[in-house]
Formats: sequence, C-alpha cells, structure tokens
Amino acid sequence: MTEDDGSMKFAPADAAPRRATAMDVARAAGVSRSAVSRAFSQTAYLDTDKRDHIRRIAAEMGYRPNALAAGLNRTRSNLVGIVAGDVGNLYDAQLLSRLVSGLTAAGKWPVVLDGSVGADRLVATDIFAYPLDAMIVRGGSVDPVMVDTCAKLHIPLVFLGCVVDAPAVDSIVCRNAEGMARIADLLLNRGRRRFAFLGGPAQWASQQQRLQGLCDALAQAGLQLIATESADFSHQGGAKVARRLLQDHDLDALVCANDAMAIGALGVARHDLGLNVPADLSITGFDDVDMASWPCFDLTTACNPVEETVAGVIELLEARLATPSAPSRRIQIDAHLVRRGTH
Amino acid sequence: MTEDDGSMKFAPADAAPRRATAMDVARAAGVSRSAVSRAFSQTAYLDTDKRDHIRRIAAEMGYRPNALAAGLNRTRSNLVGIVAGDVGNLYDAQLLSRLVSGLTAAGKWPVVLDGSVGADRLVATDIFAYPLDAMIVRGGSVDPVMVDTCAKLHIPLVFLGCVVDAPAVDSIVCRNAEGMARIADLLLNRGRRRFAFLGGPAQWASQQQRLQGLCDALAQAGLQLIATESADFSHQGGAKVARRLLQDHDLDALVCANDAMAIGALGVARHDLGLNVPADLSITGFDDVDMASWPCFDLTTACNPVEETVAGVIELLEARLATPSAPSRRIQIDAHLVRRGTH
DNA sequence: ACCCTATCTGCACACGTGTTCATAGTCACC
DNA sequence: GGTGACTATGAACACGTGTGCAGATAGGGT
Repeated sequence: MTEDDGSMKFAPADAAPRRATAMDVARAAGVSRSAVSRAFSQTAYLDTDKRDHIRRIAAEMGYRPNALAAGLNRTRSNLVGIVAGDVGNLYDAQLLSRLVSGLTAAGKWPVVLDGSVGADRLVATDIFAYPLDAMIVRGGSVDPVMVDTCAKLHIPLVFLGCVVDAPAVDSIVCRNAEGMARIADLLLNRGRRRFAFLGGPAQWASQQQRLQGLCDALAQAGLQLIATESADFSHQGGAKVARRLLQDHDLDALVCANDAMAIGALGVARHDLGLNVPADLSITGFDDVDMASWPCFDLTTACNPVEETVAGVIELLEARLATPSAPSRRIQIDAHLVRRGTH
Repeated sequence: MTEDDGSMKFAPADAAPRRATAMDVARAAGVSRSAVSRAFSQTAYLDTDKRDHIRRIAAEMGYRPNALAAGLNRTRSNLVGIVAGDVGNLYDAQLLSRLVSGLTAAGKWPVVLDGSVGADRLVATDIFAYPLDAMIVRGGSVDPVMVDTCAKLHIPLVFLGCVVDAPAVDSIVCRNAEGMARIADLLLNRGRRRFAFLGGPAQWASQQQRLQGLCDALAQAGLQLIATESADFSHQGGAKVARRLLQDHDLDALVCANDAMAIGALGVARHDLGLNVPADLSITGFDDVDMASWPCFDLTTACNPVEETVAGVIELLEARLATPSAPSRRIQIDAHLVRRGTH
C-alpha cells in the first residue's frame, strides 16, 4: 500500500520514462510479483490460465524480465567481450562477422571492443566493470596486463592467433608453418628458385611462423631467401614494399604473409612494373579471403578457414565455461593450399 | 557476524571461483562495505588515507565495482545494441568498425547483433532482456516489429541508411539522389548517352533513391535509362549481372549502386569482354570504400563518408539520451564526387 | 568547559529479479 | 467427514552496488 503513494507522484510521463518492471505487471494483473516471475520461467509451477493472463498483460505493457537484474543472482551474464583485430584488414573483418554470428547462436552476446587502442588502455577503461563470461582476443601478440587482469577477475580468455601459456587461457591458431611449407613446395615444384618474403609486423606470432615455415622449406631444398621486408598487412603497405623488393632484386617468387599484401603486390607487379604473373613471377598470399577468388586476382594462397576457426573458439569457450579449472587447451587449424592463377 | 558463517563453508576454491565483491574487500581492509563503495566514487567523502588503503587492497584482490549491479539503481546501462549490416559488404564492415570505435570513445559499450538473421527473430530472441541505452540499426528497410518493441521498452532507435517516421526514432541518411545526380552530370558532360543502372535489392531505400537521382538527372537531359537490373550489392552478384547487361545492350555508361558491384562489373568489362574502360565505357560506383582507390581499380564514385556518418550517429544518440522526448531528427550527409579513372 | 560546525562513516534502503519456504487450497481415497 | 498427498501461490531472502540519513568524531571558537 505504501507503494501506491510512490507510484502516484505526478505521473512523470514527460521525464525519461522507465521500463516496465515485474512489479508493474503484477499490479496491472492483480497478482503477486512472484507470479509474474514464474510466468516467465519454464520450471516453476503456475496455473495455465494465470500464466496466459500474465503473459498477455506483460506483452501489452512491453514487459520483459531484465537480464541484468536477473544476472545478479545467476552465475553467468552471457556477455562475452571481443577484442577485434584490425577490421580494415579483410580477414579480420570476415572473422569478426562470423564470430558475432557464432556467439549469438551459442546464446552469448558479444560486446565488441576496438582492438586498435592499446590493450593497456582497454584495461584501464571500464569494460571489466561488467562481469563478462569470457574474453576473446584477436591479435598478434599478447598483452600480459590483460592476462593478469582477467586472471584476477576469473574471466576466461581465448586467444585467436597466438598462443599464451597461462592457466585457464585457451588459444586457437592456424598451422602457419605447415601452410607456408605447402606454398613453398608448390613453388619449388614449379621450378622457382629466387624467393623473397613480404611479411607483416614482427610482433605478430603468425607472421613469424609463416616466415619460419618458408625458410625451413627452402632450406630443405638447399635454398634461402634472397630478401625479406615487412609491411603492415595492408594492401597499400604491401604494394609499396613489393615495388621496392621487385625493383631491387631479381625474383621469381614473392611470398606474402597475407592476401591483402599479395593483392597489392600483384597490382604493382602487373600494372606498374609490367611483369608477367605467373609466367615470370609467382605471387602468393595467405588466408584466402573472399577477394582472393575474384577473377581479377585469382590468387594462389593458403586457406585459413574462418568457419572452422570460429567453431573452435565456440568449442573452447563452452568447454571452459563448463569446467573453469580445466587445463589450458590449444586448437590448431590446418591451412590447406588453394591453387589458383598466380603461381 | 552472521556473514562469517556463510563465507567459511568449505572454501570452495575448486568450484567456479567468484569475482571479488565490495564486501570481500571491506572484510580484508577492515572497513565497512560503504567505505569501499565510496573509495571508487569521486563525489563521496572519504579520508584520503583510508581511500588509498582500500584501493590498494582492492587492486590486490582484483576488485572492480560490478557495473551490472551498479546499473540497477542507475538509469543508464551504457550498453548500446548495434544491428550490423552485411559485413561481407566492405562499406558495412568499415562502418561497423568505426561505429564501434566511436561508441567506445563516447563511453558506450556496443553489443553487436547479426543483422543477417531476420529482425523478427532478433526481437524474439532475448537481446531486449538487456536494458539497452539505445539501438543502432544499419539496414535498408525498417522492421515495424522492432520499432514497436523499442517504443514499448523506451529504447531510443537510430536508423542508419533509411528514414523512419516514429516518435523518438532518429535517422541518418546519405543524400543519395544528389550524389547520384553528380555522377550523372559528370558522365553527361563527358558525352555519355546510353546509360544502364546496376542496382541493389529493391527493399533498400538508398538503392531506390540512387536510382531516382539518376533517372531525374537523365530526364533533365532528355534521356532515360536503357536498362535496369538488380543484384545483391556483392562483387560476384555485380559481375554476373553486369555481364548480362553489357552483352545485351550497347552501353557507354554503367552506373552501379555501390562500389563492390562496380568493381565486379569493371573486372567483367575489362577482362572478360575486353572493353576499354573508360575510353569506350564509363563505370561508376557509390560509397568510396578503401578499395575504390586502389590503383588496379581507381574507381570513379561518390563518397559516402563513414567518419561523418558515425559522428552524426553519436550526436543523435547523445542528444536523444539527454532529451528522450525530443522530436525525431534526421541528419543528411552529402555525398561528394570522387573523380578517378573509370569515367 | 561547552557548544556548534565540519568532516567522516556506518546503517539501511532501493534497484529488479530468481528461488526457497511455508502455507493455503484442492482433490481423491478410505 | 477426515486424512493424506499434492498443487498453487505469496512472503521473504539473496544477488552487488550507490546513496540518503543519522550518528560519531574531532576541531575550533566563545
């Protein structure tokens, strides 16, 4: 009865209107608040007529149980943080998109964070104020501050693209070295001998593994790289560095650390330098983004399968949530060769 | 004192460990829970020594105030839903990325939802269980169910790409017709007379406005379109339909509704059909995605500026949150011409 | 010495929900 | 009709936090 006084004050419709609560519905339906709560729970007893009545009134008022309030006495919030990679990068954009779909299908809500700001700033910022069920990090290198923070808050971490050795931290990586070895073998069998590598930023673990895989395969054939240069994984960066590489060295194989740079290199080689790809020069990428299959590029590359990766992330996530103290796991994904027209 | 009994039961360290709470910190620091709460509030009184002491212990224990619990008695959750567009589409991917950055900078946390599932399913699903501060929808057409649901829950809506006439629903759109008219004028001045339009799905408002802008500009010159076909805004779809258009008609200008399709058309025209662009045929896009400026495409297009659009969304959002009952607003963004090498 | 004020702190309530517990009601069966 | 079993429901508590209110402490002024 004292509640009535509170709800009668001035009918504040012009101020910010508030979301209907279970109490509001209970008053409108002439039942207790508990009954409203039970009307939205499958397990609780409630008379069918009463349940229908409550649900109809709730629908009219636009009531839905507030997940944040309910989450207080539940152990899961169903919120999962994603630190996105470089979304200007086509592969990362594709990955993010599929990851969002996969998490939604798994009943989790992805809160996406800008990965381009420093990870330390991300920690300083208040995303960890939210009780995330887990954190998925896409990136080339690992930030120890984030690992520590998540450990203290008991937030499971899944790393996507690099391996982290810490308790309750899982990771999923592509078999970069093996994939690159397949590319190297393909080019060696075709008779290529004068190789250069167009790599990405050195702090990316995948970049180093791809370089290593290439070097090892060449060493087995008694060869070594003529030149190695780094760009920023972007199309423009790849084009710029590829021009320098192709002008300074006499190459017959330019192996790139990802598709975007390979496509940039392809443009420079064909249009600016007038080289004949693949007759005089092989150019290869890595990842197999959508664009690699476009007829104007038709890029030979190694497929870093997005769907399989996302499925692996979801699997790691669910296993970790089911058994928080389980030992860390690492999933490795095979990168298979995609033979097209640039080798 | 009764609390002690509760906390002493078995020290359940092997089960799912729980996040430290203000009560835990209070016990460890020998102060009241209120003091801990105040230690993290700028406005509250607290002795400096005591505040430092509490914050140090909190840092050791990895304590942070739980935003969900705090959000219960606050009017904002700082969570904002984003219904993403088609992230396979390059423009939408770019837009999503910048939107995430912009929202983060504005102190909001974006919860990203898969826009490819039907909007009705999105409503049926339980994202609205969370008290979102607002919902940002990127898409070509408007789903009335979502508008109704958000209205009932008092969740402000911002539409990105189409205009919706409903209370407290804001929108931001590109001046599509004017942008397309600029392209048409450019092509007319260059002497083009035989135009075709390669459009997107009909339910997209922007698509219709772009078509309309083109038709009007042609009509002013006493011309009309020779042919109009639709694809799905994708590279592959654009390529396929462009081949048909170019084979069936004698054109000197192929105006595309977005860059992806224009680039697909460009590949078909040059490589498959051996046409000379721009000598014999003009091909134009719309949006000005990064790729349009790549030397291998060098696409003439109209710029649909991402930064400006995101800034507009943030502005609409903040204004709406400040004044929930304000009349609906519509921001229009100019699409300026980008002259490159395909006209 | 006393009082008033300014500063600090703890208690208690509110936020909105799920769930346990006890109780009222119903029905069947002896 | 009485008793037991069972169902349906409301009151109460818990989740973790911010904050109003009152009380306590200290310090200074008369």
